[in-house]
Amino acid sequence: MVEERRLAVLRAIVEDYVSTEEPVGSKALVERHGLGVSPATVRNDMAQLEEEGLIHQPHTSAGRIPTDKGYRVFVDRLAGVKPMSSAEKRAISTFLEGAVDVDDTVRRSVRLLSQLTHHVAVVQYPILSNSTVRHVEVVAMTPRRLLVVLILSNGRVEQRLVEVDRDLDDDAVADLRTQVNRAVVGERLTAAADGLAALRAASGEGRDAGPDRGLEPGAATTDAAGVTADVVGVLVDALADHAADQRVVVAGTANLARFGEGIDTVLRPMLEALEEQVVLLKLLGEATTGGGVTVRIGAEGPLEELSGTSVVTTGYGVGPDALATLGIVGPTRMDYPGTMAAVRAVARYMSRILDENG
Amino acid sequence: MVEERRLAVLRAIVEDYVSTEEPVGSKALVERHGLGVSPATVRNDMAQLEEEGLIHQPHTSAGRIPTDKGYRVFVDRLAGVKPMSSAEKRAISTFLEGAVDVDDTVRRSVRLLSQLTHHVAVVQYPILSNSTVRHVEVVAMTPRRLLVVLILSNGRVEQRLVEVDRDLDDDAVADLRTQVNRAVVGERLTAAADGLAALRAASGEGRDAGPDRGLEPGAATTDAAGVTADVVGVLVDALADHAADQRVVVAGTANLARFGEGIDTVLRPMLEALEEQVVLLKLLGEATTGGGVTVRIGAEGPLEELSGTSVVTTGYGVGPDALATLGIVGPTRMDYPGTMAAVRAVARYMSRILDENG
DNA sequence: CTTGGCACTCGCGTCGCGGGAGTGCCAGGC
DNA sequence: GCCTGGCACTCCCGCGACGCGAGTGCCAAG
Repeated sequence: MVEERRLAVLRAIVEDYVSTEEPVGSKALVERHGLGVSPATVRNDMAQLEEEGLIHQPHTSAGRIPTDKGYRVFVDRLAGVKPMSSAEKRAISTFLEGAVDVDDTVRRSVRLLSQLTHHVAVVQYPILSNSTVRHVEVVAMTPRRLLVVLILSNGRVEQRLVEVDRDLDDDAVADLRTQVNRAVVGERLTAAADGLAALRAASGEGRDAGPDRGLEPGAATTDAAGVTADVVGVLVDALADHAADQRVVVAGTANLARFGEGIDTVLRPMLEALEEQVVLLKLLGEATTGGGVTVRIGAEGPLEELSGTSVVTTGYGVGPDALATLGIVGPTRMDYPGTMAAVRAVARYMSRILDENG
Repeated sequence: MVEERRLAVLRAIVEDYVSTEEPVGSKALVERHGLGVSPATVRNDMAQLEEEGLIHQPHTSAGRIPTDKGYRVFVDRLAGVKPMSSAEKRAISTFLEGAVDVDDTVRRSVRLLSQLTHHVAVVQYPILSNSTVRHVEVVAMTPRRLLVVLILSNGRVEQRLVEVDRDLDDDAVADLRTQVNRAVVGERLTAAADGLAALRAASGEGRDAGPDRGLEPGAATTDAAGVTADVVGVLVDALADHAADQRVVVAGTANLARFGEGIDTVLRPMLEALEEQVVLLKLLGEATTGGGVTVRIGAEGPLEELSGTSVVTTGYGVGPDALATLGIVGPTRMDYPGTMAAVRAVARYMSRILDENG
């Protein structure tokens, strides 16, 4: 009973603080929200909430502000996910439908997400481990420089440049192309890597692709088999890279200006962090399986150095094992229900689009 | 004689203001720089410079600050391009050498440039109109969905997805591949586009690739020729896109925090502007031919709304007509000689790398 | 357990007041 | 004619005082 009201008070504090950005006092609370009690009562509840560590006052005789723990309780127990309006849904849908390829889909999503939430949006490229190899194209740029292009069933293309230590004529290149394609076309990425390993073992006997390749004068390094081994090695790398694609795209950094905090305390380190792929990947963390939205508040997240920030993420992708992560970074003082809804919605639509086009 | 000293005073003011970020007074000037005259004399010169509109004082009894016009004179008449140390040169060289492909080169360059200058770096993708078509690969993703991959001599790869209104078997795809390759391989981009147009005219008679293609039920739309026309149309688009590649990459936005100005007056609009490709392209402006570095100060630039910013750009690329632009955006109060040197150096090394690998 | 009352605390904006940096001008010297 | 030292003046900026107002905690009564 009384416990119930205390939570209602917490919810009211969070909601008010999020919208006004100012510490909220007992009087304002009872006026704005229809709790049928007096300010004095609310003050008692507040004292209690403060003892529990859910709210805190910046200084005596100021209003209250939710603590990280307070936000945690709010998110876990008090906040539903605000459903999106059908107009919003339509807007998301049509905007994402317009994408012409995977790159475009990612770009549009990240942009959309930042605009919907007014936070910094982060989208990891979809991990597509269950896609298959369509085709491998080998093109001689110069007699000793090969461009290897890997075409996957999901429409993605990986390219690598390979230096070889022997001049190759057109026939040799064509032969190589045939061999490699025979080994990998139609296979999933992991299986393709295995097929390549076999091919390499068969052809590149005794020839390891060490860092000093091309420098040894021995006869074994100048045969076609050595070249095959080189190309295969590069392909294996490309496959591995692709299977765990770690590219991340960011948008909406301008929203950082809304943080309120000082330039040097938050904005600058934040901007710096957002330019580091590694940091971004940490930020996104593990992809959550199954529709759930992960919320990490303040120090819970991987950005301890940047207190005052929350991260809202969710997984997306086709199928259970083809999962990547997207989400937003914002101040702990954010509209959690709305933000979570937007993140989930974009993830869903994106999954759908990828499913249709993949 | 006296004119000479006045310019020396201007130079001193610019240099001091750039390093201290504070209005510079007559006394500090004579102390820091070895002009052999008294503060009073310098004051007279300052009054003169102010009449000419080259410097100005924020308020009575404050030191002087260069105006945009003052910076202009400084850049045009007083500033040499500070040569880079050989250590710096080596660092640039080795850093860029490590790039594995064009994408990587661009990414590294933009990052490097922002770190060297401590400003926001902007690099346009190299325009490669004189590169040739190596190969076109056509792969059926599903019977009605073709992935067209365009491989160019410079190592870039463009991909497009084409929906066709007829199921294609492997033979049909192979045939299409052969045709298209015969038409374009070895050609420069513009010539390739012509070759494709001819092919399209020959095969796709009476069939225009309007927005409603695929909806018309007529017989002409279901033959292989129609498909050819579709594929060719997409290829022409891709070629055109590629010839005038308008992708732009940005790095170092964290340096905006060093602007000093307020968050809402400068930082936020700046961040917003930097997320718009269109704005970025305007920012880079026309590529300057022949080694010169362009400096646009304050309102001279295309960003009138953002006063207080200067843009330093230069062209780069292989040959005279294969030119793209890179540069930096920073406060008008910047180290022009050093910045110009860095921009020029990165452009040169980048051109070299592209030349070697292209 | 709730409520009204009341004294208390403390942040914040305003105001006024030097201190100091820098200027413009002038008269004298080279 | 140009440079220089001196001098009065202007104006920004930092600092402390002050009062207001919002908000609290506590208490006694309902």
